[in-house]
Amino acid sequence: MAIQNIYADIILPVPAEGIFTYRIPGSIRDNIVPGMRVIVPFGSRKFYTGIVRKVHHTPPDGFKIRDIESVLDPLPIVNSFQMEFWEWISDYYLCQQGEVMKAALPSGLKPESMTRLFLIRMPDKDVSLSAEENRILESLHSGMKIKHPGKWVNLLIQKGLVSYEETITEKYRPKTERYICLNQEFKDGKKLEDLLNSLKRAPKQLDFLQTFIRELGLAGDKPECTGKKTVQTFPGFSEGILRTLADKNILITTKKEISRLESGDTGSSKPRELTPVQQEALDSINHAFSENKVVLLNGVTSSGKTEIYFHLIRDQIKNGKQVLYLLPEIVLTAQIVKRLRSVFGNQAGIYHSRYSDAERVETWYNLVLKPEGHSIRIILGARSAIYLPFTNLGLIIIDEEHENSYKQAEPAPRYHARDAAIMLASIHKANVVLGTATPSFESYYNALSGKYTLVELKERYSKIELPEIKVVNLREQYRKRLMKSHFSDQLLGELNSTLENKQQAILFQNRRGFSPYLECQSCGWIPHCRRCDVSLVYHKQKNQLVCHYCGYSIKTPDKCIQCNEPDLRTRGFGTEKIVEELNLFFPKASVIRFDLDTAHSKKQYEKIILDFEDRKTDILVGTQIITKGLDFDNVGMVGILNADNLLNYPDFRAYEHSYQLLSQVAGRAGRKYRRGIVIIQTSDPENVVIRNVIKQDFRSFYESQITERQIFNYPPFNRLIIISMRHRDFNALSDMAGIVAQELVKIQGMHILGPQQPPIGKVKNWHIQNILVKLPRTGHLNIWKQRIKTIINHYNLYNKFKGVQYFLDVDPY
DNA sequence: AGCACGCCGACT
DNA sequence: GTCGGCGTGCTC
Repeated sequence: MAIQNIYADIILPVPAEGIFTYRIPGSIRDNIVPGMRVIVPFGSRKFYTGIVRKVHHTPPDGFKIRDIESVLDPLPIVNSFQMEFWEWISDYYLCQQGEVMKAALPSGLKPESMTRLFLIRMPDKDVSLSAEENRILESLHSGMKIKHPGKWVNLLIQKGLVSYEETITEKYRPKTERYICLNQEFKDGKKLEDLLNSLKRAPKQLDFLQTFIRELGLAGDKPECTGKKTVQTFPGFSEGILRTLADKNILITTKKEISRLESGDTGSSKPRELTPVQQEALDSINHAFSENKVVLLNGVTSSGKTEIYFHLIRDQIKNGKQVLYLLPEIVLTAQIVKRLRSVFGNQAGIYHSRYSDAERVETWYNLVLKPEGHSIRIILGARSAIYLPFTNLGLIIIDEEHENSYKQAEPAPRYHARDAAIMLASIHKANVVLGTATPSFESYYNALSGKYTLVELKERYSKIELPEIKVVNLREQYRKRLMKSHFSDQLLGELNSTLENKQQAILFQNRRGFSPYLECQSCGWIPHCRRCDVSLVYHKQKNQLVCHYCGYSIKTPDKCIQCNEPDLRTRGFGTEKIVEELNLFFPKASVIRFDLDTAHSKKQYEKIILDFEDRKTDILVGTQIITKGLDFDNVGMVGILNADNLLNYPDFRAYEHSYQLLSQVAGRAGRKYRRGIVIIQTSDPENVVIRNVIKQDFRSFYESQITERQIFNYPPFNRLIIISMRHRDFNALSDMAGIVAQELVKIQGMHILGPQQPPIGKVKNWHIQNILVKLPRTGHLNIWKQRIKTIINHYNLYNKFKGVQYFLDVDPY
């Protein structure tokens, strides 16, 4: 019988369209099943890791077929739930499966080939080479590494002087530790005695060996072993003695693979008892689960949502299920992981982008292999944790579900982790809890319409009072000349008495740096970035003007570049300026700035928090970063320096976001001991957002806004897609954007806004035009999406529009 | 993405 | 004249 060729469809981690078919060579054909990783050649030179999607016998047609180079795994590392999930993401968010794969696998699991150049021979004397060629040969000769692509290298390869080799190495290496054991022979009492006698003339060795035996004991049938770290603590240890004893074959050293995943906590504590109110909420959640409904748990800050999660998790684990616990920010995981570990021990795993790649790989393998006794059952993670190889999910918790950092904007896949997680849950037939104090309109709408079940917690845990919120009218303050710089007299007064009471304060200003821009007082000139459509931000410490989009920076000029007058003034204010002024008003207080600039690394971040917890800091001046669920005991007041720039943000979600942000910030005030005070400075005190934040009335705020959303076809009533196009040539770009928009307008039922320049209309010399598409919620979403793509692709073929790049952002935030 | 090929401006 | 910048197309 003729041997039939077998083929495999492979997903490759490149943004190229489609899935690629390779032949499976005879030598490995019995070993390949979907979900395994393979190494394949792709393009002219490189090798990539691919995932086998399907194995079949259909010979492909129309292109030369290449062979799979090798198989990496004995078992699939991507399961069928994940395959289904990847497919959904690429369909829904309009991206390639390769892009999903790229996002899904930790990079340690997807090695790529590296080109290694080597010298074949030095050139003959009569051959003349360019200086560049000689330089390359010289470097290779002395063993230096050269990046491969480049015209000169190619010439040298043609001339036969240089050759290359594609090498691929697994990036992941298990961690090992030296282990030291007593040679088994000496378990026998007689032999041990002989040994000890024979060492009499080497007292140091004898001494150390006796310690070793005493510490580890000789009971039991396992070889007595321990890690090198332990041995080093024994008295009388030295490298020399250890080496001698090993050379004599008395002690045997081996390398042993050890886990990088933290463990240690056995998980002996129990979750805290629930209050009657919490218990009632838990019962409602369980009831909703029995009807397979998603639960929106709307609980005010400090109402004890986390405790409820813990009880839900415990129940799932009892039933042998896995739990995914999503948080919007990596920084939040540290606080919760401690509590999780104390209850669930090393059944709890962590997964987020700050976690090292090797640790991520080990978490992945742990879920695939489910090692006896150390199997992870709960994953606490940021959005990328949705991609882990779960086999048996029972529950997904999405905490702070309204947070916009759940949405990935760049690069593709531009997915929303909350929505994707709900899809993932339905693939696993798992339950979902969305937790928040200030729901997203989408989720709240679903809850009110009965698609989700709404469970509310209106009471703060242990009866801490909600803070008192006072509004300061900035306009009036300026008119009456009561403002000192950016501070009203009320704010300064409260700040003063807070400090006098030995309490701490948090001030919120949603802008980092010193001030947003400089302006010439004579001619009005404002320094702008040359390559981007933004003004340069003044950073005082560095004495630089910096573009926050492309990083372009210049030294702060001392004269206006346009009119030469030395009258440049700072406009607006950021956290840096606030801190400087507070130091003048309160010279004795310790003031710390808390934003991306000062808390860039995890360490810096933790130091700021710890210092504040330890009350080394009196006033914390921060951006959004302070809203992220931090709980402090001693915050007497919170001040919002200017709510206006939140409210005036040009976006249909501006009010929704303002409400969320303001009430989250307010929630930081007055925790344990007394009622806190919140001061909001605004020139629009009657604003509906402000009015409802004061009352802490989300429901009535939602109702004030929702009609407008409906009238103007915005979410939650419609779906949005942003078509973002970019090109170097502004005219070609706006022509194409205009034509595409005109075509889209013709489609029944679709609403089009634009094309328009986004707030930042040019980045790195690329002009940008966006078209906002509003689609009905009902009907076949994919048909609409395909029509949009067809139209753009059609015009993209026109010669003058060829260079226009575009991408689609589904459900933008 | 990464790489090759092919077309135009600014220089020894 | 050549060099190298970037726009364009292709990868099983």
